Amino acid sequence: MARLKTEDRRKNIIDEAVKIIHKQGFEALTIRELAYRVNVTEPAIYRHFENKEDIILSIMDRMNEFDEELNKHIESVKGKERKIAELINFHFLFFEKNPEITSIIFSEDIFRNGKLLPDKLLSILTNRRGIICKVLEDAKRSREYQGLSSCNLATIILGFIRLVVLRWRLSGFAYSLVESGNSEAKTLLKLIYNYR
Amino acid sequence: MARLKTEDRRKNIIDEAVKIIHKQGFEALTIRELAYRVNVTEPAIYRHFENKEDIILSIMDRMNEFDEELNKHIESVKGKERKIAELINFHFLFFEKNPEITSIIFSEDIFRNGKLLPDKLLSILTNRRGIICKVLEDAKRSREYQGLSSCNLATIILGFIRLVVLRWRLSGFAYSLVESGNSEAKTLLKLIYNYR
DNA sequence: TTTAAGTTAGTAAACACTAACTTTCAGAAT
DNA sequence: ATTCTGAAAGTTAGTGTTTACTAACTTAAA
Repeated sequence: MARLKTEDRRKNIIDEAVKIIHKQGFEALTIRELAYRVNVTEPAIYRHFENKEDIILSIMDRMNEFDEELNKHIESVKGKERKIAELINFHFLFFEKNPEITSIIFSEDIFRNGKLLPDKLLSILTNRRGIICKVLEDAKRSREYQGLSSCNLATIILGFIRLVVLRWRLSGFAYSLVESGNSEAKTLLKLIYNYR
Repeated sequence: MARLKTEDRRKNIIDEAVKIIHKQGFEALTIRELAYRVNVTEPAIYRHFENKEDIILSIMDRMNEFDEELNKHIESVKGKERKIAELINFHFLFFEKNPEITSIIFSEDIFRNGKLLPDKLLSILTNRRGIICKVLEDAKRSREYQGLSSCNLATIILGFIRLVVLRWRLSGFAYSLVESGNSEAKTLLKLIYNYR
């Protein structure tokens, strides 16, 4: 098959690894299967990655892209209250567009290999909560959610998003996440906006 | 070692299987390891279970115990509004007491083996949401959450619980789930009770 | 004394990974 | 412009280990 430079091949391998986890689960991610999908032999994989854990860690690095996108998007939204709604909407939009990512984010077992990975997920969650918390703190100033803890509220919002996405995943992505998610989000937003 | 009747040995095996998943992850659940923990040889396992999937399915059956306990507990609580708070509290209490259960409920990869298991988790989640939804419907009648969808609210509550428990798991069960969970729950309850 | 619960000793297949060889290709020297 | 060369990307053929599972034998107990 076509010969690729290591940078391109690395990207190629990670892409296929994510697809495997998405379609067949983390257990199915073997070097054999990966090599087959990439159309090279097994040792060729080791030309570009030290070992399997190295591959998994590289997958995690790709996850950071979302947080960057999220941050950018939120900053561009005008209106502090609208940001909360847009934050939820953006999650659903992104996951509907990149369903493979949910397979990574929701795969607990990925994060149990080694000791680095649980910390990685925890830092993703903490970081995400930080972003939401900041948006809420901003909104607080313009309206009166004074009695509420912004970070606790962030937990509620993030937990809501995760569960809605999990149900969508378990359904086999059978319906529109954006549609059904935002419909359910109305109740949450009502709850927040109507807090006195 | 001591010779057990098949019923007792089955329970024995399931107990150890849950412990393995809890301590070492789903990947570590091998017949070898299981037999070692149970203090029998590998073929003895197959005396009591047809194959590995049979073991996993039996683990799932045990999960139903929680829903029964939850239902009983909620019915015993007086005061329709208090039931909501107690529902959240009971989740935290149960999981703190049975941390192994969280490893099962949160292990996506368990549910990817075969086709029966994803449906199983979906039915657990749907059932749980039904329980919460019912409590909320009751509370609705005595107070005015009229503008809110009870089932959407149930999603918010369940999502909140799951995320709080997930963070606790990722921390390595380093703190009291009941304490920190209920503290965070105050914000959610405020949000619900103060809805006008 | 029958039968259920256990054993020993194995199977074939899959796993992550490696040593050693070959091919491709870009850039330098002719 | 063509050839040479060295390194990078790929191969074949294997390693030892672990996996789920089984056939055939033994032991204990009701």
